[in-house]
Amino acid sequence: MTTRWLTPKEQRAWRAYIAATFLVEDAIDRQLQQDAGMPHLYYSILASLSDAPERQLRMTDLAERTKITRSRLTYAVGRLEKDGLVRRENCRWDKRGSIAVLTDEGMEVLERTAPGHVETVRSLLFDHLTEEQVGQLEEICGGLVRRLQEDERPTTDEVPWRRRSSPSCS
Amino acid sequence: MTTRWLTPKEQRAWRAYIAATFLVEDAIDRQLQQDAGMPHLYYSILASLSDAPERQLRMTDLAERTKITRSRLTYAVGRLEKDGLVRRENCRWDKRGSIAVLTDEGMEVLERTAPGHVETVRSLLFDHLTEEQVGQLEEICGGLVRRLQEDERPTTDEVPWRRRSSPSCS
DNA sequence: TAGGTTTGTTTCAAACTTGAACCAAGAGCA
DNA sequence: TGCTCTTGGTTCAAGTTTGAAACAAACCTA
Repeated sequence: MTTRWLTPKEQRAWRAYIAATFLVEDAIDRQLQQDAGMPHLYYSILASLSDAPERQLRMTDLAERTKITRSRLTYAVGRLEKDGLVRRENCRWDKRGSIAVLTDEGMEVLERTAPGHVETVRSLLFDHLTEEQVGQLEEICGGLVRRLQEDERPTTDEVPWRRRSSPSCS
Repeated sequence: MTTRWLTPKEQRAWRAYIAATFLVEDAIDRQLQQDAGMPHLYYSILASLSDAPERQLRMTDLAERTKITRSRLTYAVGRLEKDGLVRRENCRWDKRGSIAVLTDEGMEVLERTAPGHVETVRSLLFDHLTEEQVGQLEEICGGLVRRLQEDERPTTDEVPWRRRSSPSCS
C-alpha cells in the first residue's frame, strides 16, 4: 500500500489549521487565565454546567460534552471544587455516580467573565469571518465531530441514541 | 459597552470548532504516541527540522514555526535529544544561540512513521472534505494565523520581515 | 567603552495531562 | 442467588506545560 501523501493544497490547509488552532487556543487560554484565573478548559466546564438543567451534570456526561477524558475531568473538577465554583454531589439513582453542580459563586464568576471571553472570541475569530465563512466553518467542523464521535461507538448494531439540551459559549 | 454576544449561528460554529479541534488533536496524539512513541507536537518538531536547510533550526525559529513557547520547546527538544532524535549545537555567529539538528536516527523515525501519520490525517480530515472545503479551511485558518501573528508584532513602524523556506506535513 | 537595554535560551516550581490500574456498583445470566 | 462482565469514577506516577525569573551575550548610545 503506497502512501497517499497530502497534495500541496492539503498541506497548506493542514499547516494553516494546526497553526491557527494552536494560536487561538493559546490566546484564549491567556485571556481567561488573566481575567478569570483559569484556563479555557476549566471555563468551558463551568459554561457547560451553566447550560445544563439544574446547573448540574454527571461526570461522564460532562466529560463527553467537553471532549476530555474522565481522568482529566476528575482533576479539573477537583480544582474548581477547591475554588468553590463547583460542588460534587452523589447521584441518588446510581450510587457509582458523581454529579458536578455549579455553585452560585461559580455562576457569578462565569457571568462576570463571560463578556470578556466572548469579546476575545469575537476579536480573534468572528469579527474577521464573513457570514459565509462562519457557515463553512460550522459545516466543516460539525462534520468532523460527527465522524469522530461515530468512530468511538459500536459500529455493528443500532446505537441507542440519546440527546440532551444545551446552549451558550464555552 | 454592552456585550456583543455570539449569534446562534456563531455559537454553533464555535462549539463545533472547539469540539473538532479537541477531537482531532486527541486522535492524532494517540496515533502518534502509539506508532512513533511521541505526541503530535514532538513529531511536528522533527518534521519542521526535516524541512529546514541542513535539517537544523535555531530554537527561536523552531518555536516560531511550531507556534509554541521557547520554554516548552526547550523541554521538548530536551526529550528528543535524550531519545537521540535531535542534537544540539551552538550557533557560531551568535554565542547565545542554540541550534537543534535532526539526527539520522531522527530522520529515520520520521520516515518510518510519516506514512501512518499522513494516513491518519487523511482519514480524519481530508478524506471527508470536498476540494472546495479544503480551500475554505485554508482560507479561514490562513487568515486567522496572519492576524494573530501581526498582533504580537510591533505595529507602529515597518517590520523588518524575513521569510524562510519550508514544505511537508507536521 | 562603560552602562543600560534587548534578545536567545534555559531553569525552576507549580499546575496540568496521560494512561494504566483500581474500586465500587449496576447488569446480565446460569 | 452467585458469577462474571461492564460502567462510572478516582487514583497514582510519570510526563508535559506554564510563566516568571535567571543568565549570558549582543546591541545600543552617550
